[in-house]
Amino acid sequence: MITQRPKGTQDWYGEAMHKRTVIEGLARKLCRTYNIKEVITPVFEHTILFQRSVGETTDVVQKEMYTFEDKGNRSITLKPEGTAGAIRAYLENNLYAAAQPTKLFYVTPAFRYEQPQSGRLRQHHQFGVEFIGSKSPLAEVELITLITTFIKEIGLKDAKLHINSIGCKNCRKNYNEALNAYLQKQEDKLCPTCRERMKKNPLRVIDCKVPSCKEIVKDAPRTISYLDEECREHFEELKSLLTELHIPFEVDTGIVRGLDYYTKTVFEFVNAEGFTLCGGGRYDNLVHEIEEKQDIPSVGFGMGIERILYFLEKEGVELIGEPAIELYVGILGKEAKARGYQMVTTLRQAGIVVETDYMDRSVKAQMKFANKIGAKNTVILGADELEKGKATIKNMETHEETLVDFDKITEYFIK
RNA sequence: GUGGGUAUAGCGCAGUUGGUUAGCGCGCCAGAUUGUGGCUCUGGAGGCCCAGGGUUCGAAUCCCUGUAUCCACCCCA
Repeated sequence: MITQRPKGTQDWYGEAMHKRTVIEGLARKLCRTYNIKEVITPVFEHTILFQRSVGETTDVVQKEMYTFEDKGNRSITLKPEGTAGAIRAYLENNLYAAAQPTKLFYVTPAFRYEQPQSGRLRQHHQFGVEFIGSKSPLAEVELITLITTFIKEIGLKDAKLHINSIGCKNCRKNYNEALNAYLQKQEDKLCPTCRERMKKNPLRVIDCKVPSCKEIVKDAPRTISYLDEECREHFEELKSLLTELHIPFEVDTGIVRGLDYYTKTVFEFVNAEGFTLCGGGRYDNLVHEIEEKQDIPSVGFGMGIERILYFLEKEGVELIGEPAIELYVGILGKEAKARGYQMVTTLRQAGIVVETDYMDRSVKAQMKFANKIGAKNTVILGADELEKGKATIKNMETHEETLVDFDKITEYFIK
């Protein structure tokens, strides 16, 4: 038990760890070209932040949060998503005082108490971007472009962009009325939770899991039919921008998203199997929900790192491997140890990837080891070599052997 | 929350209708004329057969309970 990790968690090591650094490396590289700055916020926040932003009526807040009380009787929650913390940091540190818009990205763990299965964990990791301060659909387009580029550069294919508009507060009022009118006709067939939802947040009924509710929801009115003029225009502009930029998309009126803060645009990138690789949307009222302040229109998305890994695996995509070990320096005998290790250090300082013996193994065992770790070249340093100031470098692939002066070994590899 | 599968060596798996010393492959360690890997051969280490209870002369094997893990639905990342 003591050596067993908690359910739904994962240890990162070896190949997966390396792939993750490649993924994060690409994310950082791309963000640099978009002038998006990295931000790291705490792993936990005050519970109320998520209640206010993600929303009291969401599944995430109602049953999936890791909430506990700290020793000062504060209610603390491990972040279930990345946006709330990033926006909190934006507000707390007055980032709105700088030239706007503000573009932030993060790579963060996120925690949700759920039943684990393939591609779904209790601790997962997200690469996310928040584009804060622009009400233009170009902000959506920017994020979508970034995601498209990311997917292409990492080597994935077949992620389809699905978009929808769920309108603003204004539209929501009309929509809720229409939805409630529809639901009321069959209210007795809804589950108790949904009847409660009808009062507080009818939109949540749309993604209820109870079969009888799903049946009713199937023919329920859709948000897209209740957009006001501004929201409709916004959506139209977004669609025409995407079209002009040759970014393929599909309008999916079923996308509602599980977080309450979304307004207007919501989008998802979905692969052929219907798995969501990444999702996001506009949240023009989130700042107001967190703090009684003026609204700051913003857009964001979160992309699951484990999901990317999963898709890479499924599609058989090979990422760039770890740098090979250029040279294995075998050290033989006590007398050679310090001088041999000195050479290892010198070579490493020159930027060459070097490994050596820490086990006092025989020459044979050292060669075996060098072979196992995939060293491209080997050299053995013993009494003979130290005396002559020369050693034989062996290419492990071609078996070629070259006698090289000690002071020329670095050059041999740098050439 | 609902429903399936799995649990035996570090890893991947066998294990007949219950039968006494629990196997195979890979990996690991060592050796095959003593300072040179891969291939081959030989040897070796390594198991409370998930846990607890029950049936039986006898359980890895049958029954019950629990736990873990994987997967599906749903939702998501």
